[in-house]
Amino acid sequence: MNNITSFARQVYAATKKIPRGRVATYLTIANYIGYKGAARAVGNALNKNPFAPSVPCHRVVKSSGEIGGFAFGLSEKIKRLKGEGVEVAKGKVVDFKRKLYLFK
DNA sequence: CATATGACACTAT
DNA sequence: AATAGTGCCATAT
Repeated sequence: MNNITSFARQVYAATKKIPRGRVATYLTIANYIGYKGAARAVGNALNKNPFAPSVPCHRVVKSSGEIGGFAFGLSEKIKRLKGEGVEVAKGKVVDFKRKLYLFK
């Protein structure tokens, strides 16, 4: 029902901070919110994503630059990214390191 | 409390 | 570069 863990709440908060046209990784988000190394757990939280439209979860990718996953289908995620100016080729973000957004 | 799960990451091969 | 194995972490049951 309506139980959102503190962890998940922080994940959504951090995800909302990702600027349009930029991306962040599961690991950097985990580190930023204080759960160092919890990349996998971040993915799980986003998968549940109770705030689907309000949280730009499509801007979260793998540390390697690969797209990762998406609850509504990978093609949809890529479509959204491209729509923001983030090019994707062969399942990876183009100029990944340059598009990567580091939290401050 | 123990086991299983997954939108991950890293190292070795 | 591509694959496989191992480690990690918060949840769900």
